Amino acid sequence: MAKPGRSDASRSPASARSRATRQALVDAAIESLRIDGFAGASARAIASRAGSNQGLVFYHFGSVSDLLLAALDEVSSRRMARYSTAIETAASPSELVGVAARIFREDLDEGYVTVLVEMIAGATTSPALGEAVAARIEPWMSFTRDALEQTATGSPLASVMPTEDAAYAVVALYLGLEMLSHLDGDRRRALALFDRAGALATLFTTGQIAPTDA
Amino acid sequence: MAKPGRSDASRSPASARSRATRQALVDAAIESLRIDGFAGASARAIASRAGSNQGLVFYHFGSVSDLLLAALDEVSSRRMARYSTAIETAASPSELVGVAARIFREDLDEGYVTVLVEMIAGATTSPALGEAVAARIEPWMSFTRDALEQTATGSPLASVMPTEDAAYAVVALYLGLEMLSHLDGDRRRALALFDRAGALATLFTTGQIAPTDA
Amino acid sequence: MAKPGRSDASRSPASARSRATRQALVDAAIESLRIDGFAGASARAIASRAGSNQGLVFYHFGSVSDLLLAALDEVSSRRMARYSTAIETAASPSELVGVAARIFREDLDEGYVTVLVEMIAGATTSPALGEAVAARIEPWMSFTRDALEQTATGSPLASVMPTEDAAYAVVALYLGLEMLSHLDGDRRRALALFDRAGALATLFTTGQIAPTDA
Amino acid sequence: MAKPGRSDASRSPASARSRATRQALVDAAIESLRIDGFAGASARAIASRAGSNQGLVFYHFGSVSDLLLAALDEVSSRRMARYSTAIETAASPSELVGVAARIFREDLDEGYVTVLVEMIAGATTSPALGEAVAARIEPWMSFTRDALEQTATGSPLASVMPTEDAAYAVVALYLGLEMLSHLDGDRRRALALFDRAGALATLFTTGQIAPTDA
DNA sequence: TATGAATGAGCCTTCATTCAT
DNA sequence: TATGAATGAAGGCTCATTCAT
Repeated sequence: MAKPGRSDASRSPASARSRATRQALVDAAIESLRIDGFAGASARAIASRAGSNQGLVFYHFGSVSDLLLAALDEVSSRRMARYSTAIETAASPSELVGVAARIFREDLDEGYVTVLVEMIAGATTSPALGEAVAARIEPWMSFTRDALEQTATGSPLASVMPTEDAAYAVVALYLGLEMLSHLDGDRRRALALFDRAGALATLFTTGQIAPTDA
Repeated sequence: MAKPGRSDASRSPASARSRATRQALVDAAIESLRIDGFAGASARAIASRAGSNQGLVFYHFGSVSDLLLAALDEVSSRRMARYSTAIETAASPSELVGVAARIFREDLDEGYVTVLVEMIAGATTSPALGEAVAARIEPWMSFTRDALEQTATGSPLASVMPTEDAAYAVVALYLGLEMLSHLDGDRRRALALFDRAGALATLFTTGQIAPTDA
Repeated sequence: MAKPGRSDASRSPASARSRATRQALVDAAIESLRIDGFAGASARAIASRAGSNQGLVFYHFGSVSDLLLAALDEVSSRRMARYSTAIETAASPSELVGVAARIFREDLDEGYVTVLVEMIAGATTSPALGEAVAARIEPWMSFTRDALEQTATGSPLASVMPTEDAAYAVVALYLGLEMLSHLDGDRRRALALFDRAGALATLFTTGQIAPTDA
Repeated sequence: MAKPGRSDASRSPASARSRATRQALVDAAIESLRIDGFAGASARAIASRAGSNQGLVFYHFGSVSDLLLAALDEVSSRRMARYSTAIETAASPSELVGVAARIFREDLDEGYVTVLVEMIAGATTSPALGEAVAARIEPWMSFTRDALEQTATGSPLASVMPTEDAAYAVVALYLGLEMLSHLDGDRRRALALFDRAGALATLFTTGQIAPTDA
């Protein structure tokens, strides 16, 4: 077996090539999920896309599922880093929505959320995979809750909709919007929503609107 | 060849057995999508679940994809009928949310939305399938828009968020909530959201909340 | 079972429709052999081409093989009639070659020999079919021998090459030319050969050539 | 993917086993074509005959068609080598006929031409296969033309029948004789023809016969 | 007579995975 | 580490044939 796992720290140059292979496979897995979907992300397809041997999938990751989970990890860490820095500048809810809109556009362009969606939907195939995927979604829920808390504290909405629940809704909406956009190949409708949400956020924070008046 | 098609739905004694087989396959396809997901909904698996010969999948539907689309159609028509009657009684937004909550619970119980989600995610595999699925999602968008229009007319929110956009968001949210609930096997978080939404709807319609006051 | 076989002679009008179906299937079988080859001449393909039900293949002919043999019979009788009248006018060997050239062109155009070739090659699949096909080729051998005898009697060649053997060669050549023409989609090379053969026949009969002189 | 191809034929110890498998499959394909014909040469049948896994057909050759073409290549190269050396000794037309007779007997015994015939007839199934087969027949045409040219130069026949055309006829005759012999399981009639042809060739070259005298 | 539904075996091909090198 | 060969199961789909109506 001698699965590499966390590589021997001693001679790193020896594992330089190994790391490159791993990375190539992970990248190829992301591409496969994005383009061919979960059902099309076979060891053959991924290895071929990575330009490497099919056996390496199993040497490095043990199984196709584990490679796909590694791909999910990669996407998560890439986007988590990006989101974190992007959000730092957002002080108000409306700014937060603006940031979210920009990030969502990136996600659509790069297909990051597609990977998530495919993995979540594909996880129906096996309970074990389901658990593993669920564990990888949780950090996003926490992140979203924190982001909401950070900007929405003191808002009247917070009293009616706890950030815990709001985060759940936001993540769900994010996933759903990706699905719909991806399905009809038209991102405008989803992006337009962010504009509307931005307007709404402004209204609520500035109190410019008094619903009863209307 | 000689695909039977779905001709003369009313009386055609000759095809009584045929209709039973078709229905069994469609039902089994729904079950397969629900339980095993798109990647697990193979002709073999479906036929075995239906207790019928695998070749009948192709005799009656021509291809696995077409059977899965028929399953999607079945789910759509079943739910559309249910939704339509359920919504008739909903006059106010908060009532609408209440109806939605009840229906969503049913959808989760019966796995109807899972079928949708699996088909949407699975459609990534082939563009042709994608188009077919997209065409079957559209009616839901229209239905949702109509429902929103029917109850939200005159609401101040309508001026900021056109029903067209709101419907897109609602459908996306619905799909996303199903994904998350299904993933972690816990529907409470999603159902709790509907309670929150109900409270929010009440607030906005009655004007009991003045954001600036908080 | 109630296989029709040789139809009941009593009420012929009752079997008018039946005969039409049989004929349509036979014609479709010929087309299938011609266009899709033996391996592509399935019950489904033939019935679909005939616009009739797949089960009728078995009702009328018992098996696909038997339908194909019926197709071979049809081709044989059609061509035998044609050949017989065509040959009547041929008195000399060179005229015979001329007639053969004309007929060969027809055969290529209509694909008659393709049917023969496909059946002979396809008969490798089963010994039983092989025998049946062989029995249907024999008449052609006799016909060819008779034709050669009729025109070549007294020829010096006849002393060196008995018509029995010559007929075998002629039939073989005919089949081989069809195969090659069909394969490269170019009939000119085969047709050119008949011209050469005509010239040769003239030479031999008129004695215009004295090999030793050359 | 990773099709092995037929790279480095000389020394590649790594693929010793691979070459053995490939060869076993090719040999089995030849046998299948010979015994069961094109329609019976399925991946299953071939692999079973070779004693290897069915998947290896696709691993090594990509498709059944490509394996069958490889079988055709194998037969071609084997026979081309044999023919070439056999023909070297043939100086006169009658000697050439003698050589051809010996070789034809071998071909019948070993079933080599059956493979050709089955592939040509089977190629009707798909145009792509047809082209590939046609390309593999062409060398035989050239070879035959060269052989005729080599021995028949200066013959009076050459003036009436160019070697190009004669070669076409000879190949066609060869294929046709194989078909007929194979069909009725009797090679004597075909072999007898070669005797007749030998006698004819002698007559023409020695001028012992004067057609007009008869 | 004819239809259409059903059956079970077989088709080609790809799957995840293992193993020897 | 990596390669390529091998395995056995499963994939979608078509086959010849039978049967009930």
